Amino acid sequence: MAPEFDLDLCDCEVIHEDVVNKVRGALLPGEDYSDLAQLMKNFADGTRVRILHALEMHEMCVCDLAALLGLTKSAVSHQLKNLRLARLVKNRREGQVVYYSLADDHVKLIIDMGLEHLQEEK
Amino acid sequence: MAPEFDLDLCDCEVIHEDVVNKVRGALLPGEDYSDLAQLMKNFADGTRVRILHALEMHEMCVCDLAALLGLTKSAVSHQLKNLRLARLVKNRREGQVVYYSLADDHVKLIIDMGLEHLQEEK
DNA sequence: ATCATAGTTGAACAATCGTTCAACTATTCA
DNA sequence: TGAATAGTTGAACGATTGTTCAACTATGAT
Repeated sequence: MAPEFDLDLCDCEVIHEDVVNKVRGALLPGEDYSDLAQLMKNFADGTRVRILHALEMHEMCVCDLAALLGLTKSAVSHQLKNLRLARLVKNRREGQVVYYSLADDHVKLIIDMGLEHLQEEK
Repeated sequence: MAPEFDLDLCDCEVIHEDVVNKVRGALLPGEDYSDLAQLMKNFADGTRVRILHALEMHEMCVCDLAALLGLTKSAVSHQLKNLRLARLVKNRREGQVVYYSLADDHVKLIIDMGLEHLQEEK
């Protein structure tokens, strides 16, 4: 039986065929990793993490966030749109004011896990 | 007392001053958010997440990963360098072969948290 | 209706990033 | 010593991305 690997691109031989076969069977569909990476991009920007960490403490409107973080309304709004599309934040309108808050507690858990990892580096 | 906000950039008034002041006092130093974002960038790319998820199952060398994921040795090596600098993976050399494995279990926890979030979207 | 303010949006620009390519180092074997 | 293979590295290219700017919508007040 022919090997199932993409040897076209890989300019080397498989060294541990048993391990590779085993792992290959346990990998998720490629689309899952794209989705995961797309989700994680939301935590991969200083502005967005600040917004998320701020919303962890209290719901806020766009103006509050802009003033708090020293950004323009536009910049905040653009980032909130990304976060909303990833279902990381939700919003409710009250007159002219749109209040944003975290959509669920995965946000806090992921951020805390990251901060923990950073603190372990003496 | 003058307001402590960066009103230069923000083209609006603070709407909820009490909330903003409270949150402002609880925010981390700006550098912490940069570091966190820098760390999270490692999970924000399809190739790197596939590498990390594969290493979750078994340690592997560069050739194994390249063959498994259909990438060149160079591409894998570049990404492993990023992951190593972020202390997400560690390596050990055995002759010509360099074996990579996860540095700690934060990687698995963060990835699982992300996958959980994605599955909640029916 | 008119105005002021909160918020959104699309285009554009600069900066960042992933891959490729070619050249390089390191280790083993003959 | 010299060939073969595993792995690393820096430059360069194309693609992605965050912010700005200007124009826009939405709501409330006069």
